[in-house]
Amino acid sequence: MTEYTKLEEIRLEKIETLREKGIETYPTRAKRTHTSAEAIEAFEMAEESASQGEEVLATLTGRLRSARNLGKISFAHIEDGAGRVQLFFRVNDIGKEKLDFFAKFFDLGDFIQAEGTMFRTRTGEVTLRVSDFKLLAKAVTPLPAAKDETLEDGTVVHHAALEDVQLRARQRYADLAVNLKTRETFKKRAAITRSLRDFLDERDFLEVETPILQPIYGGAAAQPFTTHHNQLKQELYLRISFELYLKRLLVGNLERVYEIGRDFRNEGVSYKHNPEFTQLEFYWAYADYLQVMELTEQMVAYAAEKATGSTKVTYQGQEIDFTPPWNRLEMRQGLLDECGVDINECRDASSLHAALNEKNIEHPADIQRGKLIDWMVDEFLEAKMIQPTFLYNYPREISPLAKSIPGDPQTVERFEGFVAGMELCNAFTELNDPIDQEQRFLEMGRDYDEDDEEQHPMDEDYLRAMRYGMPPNGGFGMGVDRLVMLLTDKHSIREVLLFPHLRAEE
RNA sequence: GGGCGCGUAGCUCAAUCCGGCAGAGCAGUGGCCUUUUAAGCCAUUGGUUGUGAGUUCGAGUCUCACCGCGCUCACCA
Repeated sequence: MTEYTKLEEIRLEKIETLREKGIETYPTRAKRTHTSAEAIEAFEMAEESASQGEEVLATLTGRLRSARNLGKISFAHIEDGAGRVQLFFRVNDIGKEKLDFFAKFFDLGDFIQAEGTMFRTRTGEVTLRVSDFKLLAKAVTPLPAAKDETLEDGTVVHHAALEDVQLRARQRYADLAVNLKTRETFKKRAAITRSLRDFLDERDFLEVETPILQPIYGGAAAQPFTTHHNQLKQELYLRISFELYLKRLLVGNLERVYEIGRDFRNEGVSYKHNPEFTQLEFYWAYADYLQVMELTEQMVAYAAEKATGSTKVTYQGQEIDFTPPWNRLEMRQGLLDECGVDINECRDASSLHAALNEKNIEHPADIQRGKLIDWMVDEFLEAKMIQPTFLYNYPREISPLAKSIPGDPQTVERFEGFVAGMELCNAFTELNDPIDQEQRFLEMGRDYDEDDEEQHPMDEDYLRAMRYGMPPNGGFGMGVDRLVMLLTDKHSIREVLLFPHLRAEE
């Protein structure tokens, strides 16, 4: 049984009293003629027009956010999807009984429908002079923040607003109801994903949906979630990437495909990692990673423009300029500049370990060359890439699905995009040679056997698809949540997820 | 998983350093108030101080364990 607080019990008693009076506390239907913004605009238009003084009749609906009962009159603010508007109740207009009904039985957080005529108060605020009103839905639990102050310049200051990060995430409904900024964040998020779709649709990319439940996971080096199909008695994995399915579509002559959807990785949770996250991947036949690079900077700049109105944004106090072209940094050159080690001169793990030792650089021992280079990027380069930067040309060992640079079999045509010291996206010229791909799977299986629990499973069906012939192509993946973080100036991924993963309560 | 920090009324926070009656504002309740807007004024309700144990005459405060959250490191294509 639900245990109620005293504040809730008082409201439940009000509900009981209203029902005894025959007043419906959750009526089925509502009516409105204007949103708050439309009503205010209509009144201002009427004020300015030649037919000045013409009455603007309106029926408004919304949530009660403040109430000031002054005896024989009351003022209140309601909030709807378009903003706020003030209501004015006067005993002369509605009589004592109705005024008392409002003052006694309406609480902050309740939904109300009110009709009347728009006017301007002595202090100049456009307000609805209420002639009749009714309860639309009673709130039992008080909203966590009750009062806001609107300053002269129009900014709204929240007093005693809901700020507790945990509570805001667990009870996102309350956070959204009370914090305008939270609603704005998620509207921006929608604008960002819409802009990404628009950008790709305009360029003839086809949006597709591929399986989330997969018999074999792949396309990334990550631990999967496992699940089970009861009737088929089949072990299944939640996908860790879309890559292998999307590339099957290139075999099927779909030349440009993309998917925006959820990936699941059974790994650590942090300010930039959630167990499920939104990924954008696209594959582009007859393109290579350099073309993908250009498309990427245009696409992200487009999203920034659509979401924030500019390609320059402020992130955690520093200005980030997404305007193309972005910085380009070759991995070998970047590492050579930062730590004096030339990875091209160190073609195996032991020579690279030796070179690092020679420079007195402490580094993890006993790991293979590719992983060591990855470590060097983390150590020397990642945090320095604040402005959007493409780091390109990666070691083959950590890129089993990317194609080598002609004439340099140990290096692949791959880049990652970094912004604010955070990895945003990952792309490469895709490997389309089925013989080479099979070899890579075998190599990965061996490598991971040796020093990792992350097996890279062989996907026989994917190889069968590739054997039918796959056009040369460039592929791309981006963490959409991270892009949203950058464009909404949020330090934590939890702030851009409506319902981030949290431990179970109690 | 490691380190550091936080958890007090529905919400925001005091009291913790140096143990001594657990407080304020808002919200709520009762009253006054016909242009307010964080309305105001008078009165008033509301607490297992995250949970459990310990030290002590006495614990919100000190100690330990646990739970949750945050930051950070590790992990993470």
